[in-house]
Amino acid sequence: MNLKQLSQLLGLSQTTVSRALNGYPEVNAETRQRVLDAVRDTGYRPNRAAQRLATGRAGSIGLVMPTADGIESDVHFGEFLAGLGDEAVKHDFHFVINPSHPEDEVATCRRLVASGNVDALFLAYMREKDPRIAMMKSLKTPFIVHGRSIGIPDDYPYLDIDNTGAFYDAARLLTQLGHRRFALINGPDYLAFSVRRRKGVVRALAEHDLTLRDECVNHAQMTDEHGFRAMRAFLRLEAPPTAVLCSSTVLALGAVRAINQAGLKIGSDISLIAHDDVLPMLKPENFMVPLTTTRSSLRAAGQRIARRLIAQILQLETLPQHELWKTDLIVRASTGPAPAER
Amino acid sequence: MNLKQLSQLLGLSQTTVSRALNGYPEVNAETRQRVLDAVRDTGYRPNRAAQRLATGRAGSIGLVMPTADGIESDVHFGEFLAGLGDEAVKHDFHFVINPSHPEDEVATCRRLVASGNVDALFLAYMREKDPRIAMMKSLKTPFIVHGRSIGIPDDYPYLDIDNTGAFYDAARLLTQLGHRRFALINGPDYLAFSVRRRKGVVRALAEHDLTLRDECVNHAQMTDEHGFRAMRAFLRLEAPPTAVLCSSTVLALGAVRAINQAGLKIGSDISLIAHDDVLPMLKPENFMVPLTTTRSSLRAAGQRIARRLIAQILQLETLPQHELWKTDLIVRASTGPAPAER
DNA sequence: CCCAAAATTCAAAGCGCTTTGGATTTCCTT
DNA sequence: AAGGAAATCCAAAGCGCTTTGAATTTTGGG
Repeated sequence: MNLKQLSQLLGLSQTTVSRALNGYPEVNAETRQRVLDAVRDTGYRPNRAAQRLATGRAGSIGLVMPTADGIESDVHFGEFLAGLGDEAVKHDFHFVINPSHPEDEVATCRRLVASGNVDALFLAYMREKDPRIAMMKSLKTPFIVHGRSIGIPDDYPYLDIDNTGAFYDAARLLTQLGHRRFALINGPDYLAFSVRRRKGVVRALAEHDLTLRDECVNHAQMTDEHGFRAMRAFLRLEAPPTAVLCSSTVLALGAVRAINQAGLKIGSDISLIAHDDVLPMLKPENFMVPLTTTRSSLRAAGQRIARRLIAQILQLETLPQHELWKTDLIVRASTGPAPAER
Repeated sequence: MNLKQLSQLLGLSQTTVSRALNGYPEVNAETRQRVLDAVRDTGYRPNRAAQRLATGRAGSIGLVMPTADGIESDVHFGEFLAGLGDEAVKHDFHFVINPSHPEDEVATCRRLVASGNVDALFLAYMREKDPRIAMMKSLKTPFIVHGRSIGIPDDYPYLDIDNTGAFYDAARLLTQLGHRRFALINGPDYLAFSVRRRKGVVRALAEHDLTLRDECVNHAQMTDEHGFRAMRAFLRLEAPPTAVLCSSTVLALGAVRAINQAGLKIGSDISLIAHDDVLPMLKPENFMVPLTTTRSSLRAAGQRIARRLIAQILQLETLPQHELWKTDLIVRASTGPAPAER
């Protein structure tokens, strides 16, 4: 069943039927109802390829998945994608997922856009002075950045969480609890969010004339293993930290293991705050000692970004260009007063 | 730059250029080279929407993501998707990702196929007597199942791992090591792979006249938390198991925590074998006590399935309809002889 | 050197939808 | 009841590609 058949069935022209379906005003209410009824009865579905060809819109949003053969995939990506999907499906949008080596990002993005098979691009894993932004601005294809770059003007559409603020708040709480020796288990150092989180911690410490020692900062992929190793290294220091911040609950997982192994008690010997992306796989409240966290749902961010991207493509509504989400600081049992100095 | 312009530039007809590009035999080698050169120079890219319309192929494979709003997403899904993506991108295939409540699966699949926007469907999270299979067989759209159902003839295309065999092998090793009391921390009981894994264990035990007690089997979503709870419950039993099998390294994570908390030593007090989907986030060799595993790469399965699906759509090559992958049993430190009875 | 067969190339007809530019009706106002 | 605006509806022209059916050029054997 196609448009032609449907219109013949109704004794109308394709034009009218098409307009009735797409909500154009110049069609009689009664006629429209007739068309809608026929659609329901026949189960007619417009052919997307034809629609795309006719409108010039691809009906899909492109994303570069930094996970080419041999490169580890990231749990956080899957969760974010679920959010994108929740929203995209409502508008019958596809994804064109393009795996790429992190180093080919710029070229991959350009190719994806040039292919004409995407209406918009989604950018993530922002770095300092990320070259993709200038590149995308030079093209006319809409895009949104998840996160923000650093060191270049922020006159591009983005959605980010207040990383600096989150880690400032977390560190501040710990200073108020009397902690003096801090450590940070962070994401990769080339990613902008890592830089901001570190800055947040440094700022909070500075207010108490404290500093974050270099040997108390670890940058790595956010996996269980790296969390464990980093924490173990910290605990072997001359003066080990009593307050530790983690950029992910996945990292915290490893960190907790190292702490337990060292025979220390979380919440008394050592306090821990992690950033929680609300991964269903790993809930901070279910840790042996429930984790104090800075929380912001990655999935919600995905939904919102898809919403904005699609709105821009279809020019439905005008949504804000810049969004900076505050995180919630949720106190659980993993934070407590600093242990007495010995 | 479109086909028309390109062909004018070359002084050829659209027909010839199109054929040259699509590898048809009836075109002069020299002419073809000229076309290819021109493509390189001009950066011409065929419009996918037009191709799709003309060929009637959608250029995309559909998948239902069992993760509608409010339902937890599954880590394993992301890893599998990465595999699909690795392969799909080579042929410029999209995904149409359709979130759905697990209960709507059948309807969602049907709708996805009826929309005509996918050339093939991918089915996963198989259940016993899964109704989706009969439904898909009644349609003409190609599909592949990841996993296998139970209780219905297996005359449909699938790729599965030998779950029964994997858990049989694992349990057998443990019996050989002298273990007598077993436990199984499994996936959801309505999923076919869980049923098979359990069967594998039961079979191995039967050979030594051992049984798997009901209170020593746990079925749940494969998250850290459930692993922890299940293990904790087992350890509180009158006669706790000395050999435990886990359906995922994610579950093992929680299980290990419970064991540590109970003050027991892995590999001596209690032996543990987990199934390893090769999630980059969580490597069994990096556990505090490296984990003995049954291994099969989920990502590789994704790649293979995409390959088969695409081959079938394009009718490139004939790949086997049924594949049953053996798993590797990799022995590490988490398994050891059964402790002496006290 | 001629002619049929093989090798190349081409013109044109769709694929199913949107949209432009008009045509036709209907509705008001005077 | 006439005239013009508003409301509806329609025919036809694409969108850019593939493919059918036929035309044209080459090639090879007699």
